[in-house]
Amino acid sequence: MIKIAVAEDNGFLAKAVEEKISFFDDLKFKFRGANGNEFIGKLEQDHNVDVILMDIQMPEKDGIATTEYVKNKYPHIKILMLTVFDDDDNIFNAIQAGADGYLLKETNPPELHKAITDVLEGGAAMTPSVALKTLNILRFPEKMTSDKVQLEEIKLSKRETEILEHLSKGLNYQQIAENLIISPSTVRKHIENIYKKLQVHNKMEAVQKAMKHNIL
Amino acid sequence: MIKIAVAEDNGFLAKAVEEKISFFDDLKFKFRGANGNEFIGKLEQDHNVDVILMDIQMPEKDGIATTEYVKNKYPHIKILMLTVFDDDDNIFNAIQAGADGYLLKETNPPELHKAITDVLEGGAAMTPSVALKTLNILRFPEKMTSDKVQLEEIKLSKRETEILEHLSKGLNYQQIAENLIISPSTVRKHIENIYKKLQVHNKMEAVQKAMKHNIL
DNA sequence: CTACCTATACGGCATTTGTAGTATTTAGTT
DNA sequence: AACTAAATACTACAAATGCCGTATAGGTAG
Repeated sequence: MIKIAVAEDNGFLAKAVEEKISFFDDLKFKFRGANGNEFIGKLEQDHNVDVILMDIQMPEKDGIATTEYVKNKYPHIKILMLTVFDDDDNIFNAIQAGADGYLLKETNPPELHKAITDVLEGGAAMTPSVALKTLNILRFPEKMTSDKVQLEEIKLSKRETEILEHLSKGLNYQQIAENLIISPSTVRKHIENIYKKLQVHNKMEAVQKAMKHNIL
Repeated sequence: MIKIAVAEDNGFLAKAVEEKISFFDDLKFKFRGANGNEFIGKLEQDHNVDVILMDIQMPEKDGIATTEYVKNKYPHIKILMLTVFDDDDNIFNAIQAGADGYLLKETNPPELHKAITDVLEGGAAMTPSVALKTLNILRFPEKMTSDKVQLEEIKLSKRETEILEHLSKGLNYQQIAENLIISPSTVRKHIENIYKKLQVHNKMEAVQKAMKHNIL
């Protein structure tokens, strides 16, 4: 029987999580704290817990700080972040604090269950989109410290983004067309549209602006 | 129908992977290369592939180098490392090379299938044990023993570096010439020389390579 | 002194790129 | 059913680019 505690300020979401847990009879919900301090208080009373599902945004003491505290005092307890915030900073901080996994709230019951067993077996659990961000943090550590200023959003379609990525590699229209199995004419038209959206007039400017806006 | 290619030197393991693929009727096995170079050869012939399952240890050209090459030429193709080696260095290098996921060979068919659909949806896929190592690399970057492959030094003259920087901003020959108060012909000749030194054939590749070598 | 590198500069030519206009088909939304 | 966004594809032309050869002048490392 796997014992689970929940740290989550929103009552509705907490209930939803408890329900997900109750779907499985090898999982047992123990208690919930509505903020970091309350949660820690309850945990000190009863620390016979295997896994903690932790929200990030909470009053009093947030999920990151709470994770840090709990991991220090009860290092054997596994902590899964369960949150709606999947930006680089939160992911990075949660990992630094010692989280064993990072799931989005939309995670369905079977996936939640698998994540719980995975961490108990000594692994880590991440939803694919978070895994991707993790890899990107690893790939470009220098990008971490700086920008948060959100520039006016530029919307490129999926195809346009794909073509822009090819452009950034130095491929020409012909090669891009071959890769995507479309005609060079189409590639050119896409690029024309990309230029209009980004308000640029050549490849290099397009790639520069795209990187600045985190499209690439 | 998801088209899949396999890079794997061991015949038995390759067959095993093909069998796993054949379990699902939305997956289609296209071809296999027994080493990096052979694989690339086949891929050049038929690059209508969605996902590549890549072994790391291969003769001729290993999976890391092959991943790097393929990601540069066909950035839209997703690459999943599928290997028995899960040490920090291999994982780190595979990520740097651009891999979209990292699975152990013992991965069962349903998990392999999920990983494939995950990466096609733009996420990343990792088996829990690898995810853990990834988190640890992030947590303790200083512990990374990986002596980064020392790139052969490329020497550009002061003027050439200057021009390359202008190029990277998206300026054309005429504008660069005006900025530096020299003739466009000279700018073109400099760029020609830069291309030869960097062994590239257009602006974008030059800027890419220069950034990789910390010249920019 | 000489060989070599760097910076300067031109002409020529084939290819690629940037822009504009037009048009069809498909997928989603209202 | 009608509308819309996205992806597809073509033609045409001017401009920019990549690549070749050639040439001169200044600096420097043998």
